[in-house]
Amino acid sequence: MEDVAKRAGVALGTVSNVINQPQKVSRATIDKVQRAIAELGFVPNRAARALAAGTSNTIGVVIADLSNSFFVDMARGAESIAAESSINVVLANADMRRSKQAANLDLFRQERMAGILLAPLPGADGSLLTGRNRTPLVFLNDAAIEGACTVSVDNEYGGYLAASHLLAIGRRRLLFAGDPAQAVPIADRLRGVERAVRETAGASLELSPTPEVQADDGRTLGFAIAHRPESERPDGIVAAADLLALGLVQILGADASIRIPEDIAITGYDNNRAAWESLIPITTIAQPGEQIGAVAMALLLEEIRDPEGHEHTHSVLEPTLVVRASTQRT
Amino acid sequence: MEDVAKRAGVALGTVSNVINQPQKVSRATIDKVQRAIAELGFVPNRAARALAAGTSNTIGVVIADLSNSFFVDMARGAESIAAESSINVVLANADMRRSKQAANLDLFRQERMAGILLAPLPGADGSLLTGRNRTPLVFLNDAAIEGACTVSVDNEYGGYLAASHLLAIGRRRLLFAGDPAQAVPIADRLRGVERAVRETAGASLELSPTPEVQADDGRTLGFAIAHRPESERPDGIVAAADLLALGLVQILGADASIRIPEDIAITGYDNNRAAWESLIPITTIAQPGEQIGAVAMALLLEEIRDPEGHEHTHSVLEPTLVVRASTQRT
DNA sequence: TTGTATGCGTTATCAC
DNA sequence: GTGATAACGCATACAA
Repeated sequence: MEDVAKRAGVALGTVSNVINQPQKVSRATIDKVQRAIAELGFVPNRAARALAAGTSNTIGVVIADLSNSFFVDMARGAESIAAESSINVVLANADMRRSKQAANLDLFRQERMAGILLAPLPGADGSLLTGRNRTPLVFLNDAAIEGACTVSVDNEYGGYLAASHLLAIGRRRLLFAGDPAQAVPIADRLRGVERAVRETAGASLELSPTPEVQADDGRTLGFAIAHRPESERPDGIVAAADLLALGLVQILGADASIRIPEDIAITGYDNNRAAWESLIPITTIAQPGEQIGAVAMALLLEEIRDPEGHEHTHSVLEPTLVVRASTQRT
Repeated sequence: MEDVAKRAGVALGTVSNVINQPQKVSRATIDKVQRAIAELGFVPNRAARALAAGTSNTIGVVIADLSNSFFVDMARGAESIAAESSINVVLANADMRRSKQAANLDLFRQERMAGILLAPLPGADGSLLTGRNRTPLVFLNDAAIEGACTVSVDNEYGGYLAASHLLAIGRRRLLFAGDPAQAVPIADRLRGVERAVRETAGASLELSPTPEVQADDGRTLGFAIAHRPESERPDGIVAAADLLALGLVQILGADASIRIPEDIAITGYDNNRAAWESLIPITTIAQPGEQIGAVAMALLLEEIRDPEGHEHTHSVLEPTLVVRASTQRT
């Protein structure tokens, strides 16, 4: 920067002003300085800036698993809000490993990021808000944390939405596919399903735990259901995840004696690609991934701007129902 | 850090040594200092370190599109190599936008990253190696760049692999699904297919350009093929991408007069989830995503360690064939 | 509006 | 092995 100043024939502080507060500098000087910057191929040093200013203007996002497009959506939503304030966003992938999650948090704190967004691994707690370094931090997709803002989705309501849809199209013998003991969100979804069933006279619910929520588990369950006598089959299935639903649809849809959705209607969860790329597109519950990121970034920016007056908020967003051919003939 | 020094009753420089070169400090002092660090909850300031040392020890990865798991694989491979040298990795998503790609590159250069890995948008050229700031940069998944290391995959060979496999199982009337004019990698794959066909007596090749390479395009083409008289159908199809193959399999597999793979064998490309979650799992060409990232990171580290002696390398990796039910009955 | 001086937290180079 | 001290490149008063 000193070279630029010399080259432009101005003082060092003036160059700094041209970059950060152009309105306080005359047109002519701005031009001179910018020409010098271009000629010298000058690249400002953010490390120095962060040091001098005490804080950087970039925000770090730590993601539990980048292979999961749900998290990528959150990152995108966060970026779009940050961009409005011309704040930069960098990502770090914990890759489902607790140690990497901790390392990435450390890294961002050491870099003196303006703030951190964390989509944590399952089982996160307040201990992640550790140490004397109080970099503002907002949790994504996790509700049970005190001492920080959180943004999450209402899984109970999602389950309720799915079941209500099936009930609304006349289904009464529902089946929930997925193991509530496997993950908290699945248990929440089941609770929502149960609530919807309770509210409807004559409706029943069967629980079919599956080892995982992959397509293979869906296929296995699909075969089991197809082999039942027709009278004992459910007429509506809420799958805890889209892949599970995909497996079910693949098997049940291929069975000559079963029509989807007339005989069995099926809903998934997550609005994965798998849901709409299926031969029979699958009705699903869409999680507002981008919205989570956007809301979280908004909260974070608020906290950054007013660290004292800031009050921690626990924001819970609602998922939405996306109706497709697996429940409704178009 | 000054506080830590005072608290531990040592000089500031000693604290720095404890952190960076423990071997130059006595056991007793190390213990004292580390206790002070813990008690004060001290978090080192990387901005200051980068400023003083002139370079950071983190590497930035700019990714064209994080929604594409291929790129995520590259990032994972890069991280695994970097971790061996305890070098940090942060990501930035260009989200398919040229402006964001440029902004992210700027950001990393301004942060004085030790190096940059770039998985560029289509149409990248040497202009991305701009300016006076020579942060080492390696291109991922792009071969046609001078003045930097590149790591890419041999798409021609991938096409050759796919077609050779079909020819090896006795297919002679091949069809290539995908538009070579849409993207360079697709054109490369087609070239490989053509080469394999040329090498085999009695083999013919038909080209069916599709608007995109999505599942929908595959379904459309699938219907068209199903409607042909049986004698005019291909007996082997090389799809330019897995989703395209998925759509083809969905339609052709559902046609009562067509058996997969007996009548028509189908290969995809990329080894997407879609390929193995299909009802009929799809034979595909797997791109070595993690390997690309790993090789690129290794090249980058080499360039960082010896900027002078470094010679730019253009590394071309080979994809592999993954045989599944869409070409071979198990 | 422009120029000058000080400090940000570390590293690195010296003496001790 | 340890302790002072000068950069590092920039922001930010403050003075001109």
